[in-house]
Amino acid sequence: MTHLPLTIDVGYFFAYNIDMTSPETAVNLDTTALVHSVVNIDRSALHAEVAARLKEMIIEGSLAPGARLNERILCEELAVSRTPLREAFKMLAGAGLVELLPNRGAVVARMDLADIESTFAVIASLEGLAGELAATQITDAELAEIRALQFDMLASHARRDLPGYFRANRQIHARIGAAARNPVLTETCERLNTRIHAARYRSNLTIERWDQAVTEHAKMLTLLEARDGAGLRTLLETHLHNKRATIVAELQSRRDEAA
Amino acid sequence: MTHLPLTIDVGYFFAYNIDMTSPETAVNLDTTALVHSVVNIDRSALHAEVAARLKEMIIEGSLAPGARLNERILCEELAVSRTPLREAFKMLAGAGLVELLPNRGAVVARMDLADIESTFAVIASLEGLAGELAATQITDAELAEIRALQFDMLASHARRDLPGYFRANRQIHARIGAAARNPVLTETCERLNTRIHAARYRSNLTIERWDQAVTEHAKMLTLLEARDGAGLRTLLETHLHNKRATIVAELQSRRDEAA
DNA sequence: GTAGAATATTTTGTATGCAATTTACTCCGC
DNA sequence: GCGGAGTAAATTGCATACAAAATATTCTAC
Repeated sequence: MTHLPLTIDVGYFFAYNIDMTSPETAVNLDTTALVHSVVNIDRSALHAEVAARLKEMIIEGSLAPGARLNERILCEELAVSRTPLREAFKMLAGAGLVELLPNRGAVVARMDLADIESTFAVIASLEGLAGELAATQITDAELAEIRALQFDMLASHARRDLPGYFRANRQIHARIGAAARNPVLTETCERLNTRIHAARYRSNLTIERWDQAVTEHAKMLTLLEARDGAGLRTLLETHLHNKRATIVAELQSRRDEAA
Repeated sequence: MTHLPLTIDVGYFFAYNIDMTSPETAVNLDTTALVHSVVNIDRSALHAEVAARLKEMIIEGSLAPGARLNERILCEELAVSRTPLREAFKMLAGAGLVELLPNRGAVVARMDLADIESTFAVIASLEGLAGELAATQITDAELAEIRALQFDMLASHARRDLPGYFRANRQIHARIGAAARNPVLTETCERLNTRIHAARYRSNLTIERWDQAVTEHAKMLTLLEARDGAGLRTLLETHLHNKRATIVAELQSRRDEAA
């Protein structure tokens, strides 16, 4: 029987965790009373935990796009009853990760090529905006941190360490987003990026594209240091445009292979 | 692409239920029969209908920001049991209209001044993008329809008919959005605009601002006709920026009044 | 053997019941 | 009168029960 993980990473979508400032919650997270605290935590936020777990499964890929979410099976796997599971479905539907079919349950949301392109167009615009805002507001400390992450990224690139590269890459974009000081912007970007990831479309980098991306990141840093908002916006839009092109090409070649 | 069934037309049932002004109607509305008719009408989507109705109540204002959503009371008002009601809460939480407090139920989401500003910054960017895309893709037929709506708007403006003006205004923006041919963009804009409306921040137009807005709309049409994407983008960003300034000023004056 | 109807099973949707938590209230002390 | 402990009520959260719909299966006719 599978048990839910202890960590409450409800995610950034739901306001649920915003108010989790109460001391009781913190106390319950003490690892000494492991087994007991699972029950205690679960009782007040099972639906949120289930939602977080399902989201994880969707992004990680164990629930593929289009897969039906059978209530009985998932109840058994997650060891919860149908009520919190169904509530979790609704939460994820609101986040766009799950599609609700009347009288036919829930399926993992699917995206076709057009959806991917649409999504990337929006992300590009929003990340461009984030860059523009960040350039005028970023502190020296934040800039220094991004500079450090840039070196991490260069190191991963030199070692051909793709996971490490993606990690640094993601962090750099997150830091730029944070420097934009616009939580709605951050939330919207994350929402859309999550959907892209859930759709399991990742850029399968060629060496050339990888090199190009690293060069683009170097330019980003230069523009940030120069506080050149307009320039950074353009660069980020181009950067995302290129990323989109990479993924679309990958998808089309995959489709051609299948045919 | 995933679509939330949140925009489902609630139909006659709820309206019927809400204004039971006449005694005969009240007699006919015996509870069991009511529940039964609900079941017969649409048993498969009660949670979606409840969500739609709640969304309506939130936007319309009968559920104010910060208001607690008491399950028992809402169950009685909507004549449903707690299960679909609670599922509706979760859907609205995913859409950002409702905040879930662990063990303390749900409240209508609140936005402070900073949230409003953040949201408008994102909307401005997205509407700018929509304009840019629309300018290059709009058909003559779509353009003609927008031209007609522009005249509707001018008529409402001349008559000082504010609701009519807002209606035409909203339609014009929607048409531009549609011409952008990007469903994710449309959905994201709608989501954010809904949140603004739910927060009950509407621009309380001065005559000057109203005149200015109408002028801006005239320019929009010109730029659309000229297929000037970059120009339309800039104009729309300015347009939204002005709208934001109007609302923020309104809010601050309201706050000063209160103090 | 196949198409289609009839039936059985599974699955979803909603209502209800019970436990845990939160909130309201009472009563006591000062 | 006011604040706080203790208790009662209300409210939330989850599990279960039952009804309707969808799906799978069997059976019949050809």
